[in-house]
Amino acid sequence: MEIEIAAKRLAELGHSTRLKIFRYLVRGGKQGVPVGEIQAALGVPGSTLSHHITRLVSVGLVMQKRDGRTLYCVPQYKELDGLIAFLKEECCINEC
Amino acid sequence: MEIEIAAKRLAELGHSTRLKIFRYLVRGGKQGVPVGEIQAALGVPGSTLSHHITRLVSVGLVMQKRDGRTLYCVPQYKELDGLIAFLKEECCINEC
DNA sequence: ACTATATTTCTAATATTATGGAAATATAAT
DNA sequence: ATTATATTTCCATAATATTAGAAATATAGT
Repeated sequence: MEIEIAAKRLAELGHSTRLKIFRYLVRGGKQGVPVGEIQAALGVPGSTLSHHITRLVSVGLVMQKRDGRTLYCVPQYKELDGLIAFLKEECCINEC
Repeated sequence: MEIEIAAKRLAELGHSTRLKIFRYLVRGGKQGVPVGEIQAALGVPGSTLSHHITRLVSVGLVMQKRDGRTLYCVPQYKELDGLIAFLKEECCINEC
């Protein structure tokens, strides 16, 4: 992974609310979680939540798919795995 | 690792210049790298570099030790390893 | 004491991000 | 058509981060 992309993804995960959102999605499994469920679980106002989800989507860590009125957020495991691999390969030489 | 601490560390790594600094330090090994060497290698103005290093230090990813006029920056491998472990444990359930 | 080197702190300007209410959009149900 | 539900977009405000020149500090050498 390019360092610029890695930095962007790290930055998006580097916000407490977004990290909680992402963790909630991961725990929810690959079928995805409705925005409304995240909102209820984390207690974040809709517009704020939407903003954070948009940012996670913008760096490819989350995808969205609509089913009727409900928008499901799906965590992109592969992208996170790539990010972890980047950290290990680029930043753990010699020690980790 | 607490999620708030993880988020802070991710945020600090989530800046292209800081990620480059950290990577450079990791590659330099555990004896540490002088600030001036980082400056020469990355071409960042001193005050800007100092600011970014301070931030990495503030979240425990880097430590500094002085030897005469030279300040060595030492990457904290253990902290990064903990961060990677957090990502794997908290955010890779089910898939990664 | 003086000069040179290494690095930080101060300062101020600019840019980006975060927050949440209100209005808008999209879909579904009656 | 109307109403209800789900979510976003718009907007303004406040907060935080980035940048780098200039001045300050710390240490070493002469």
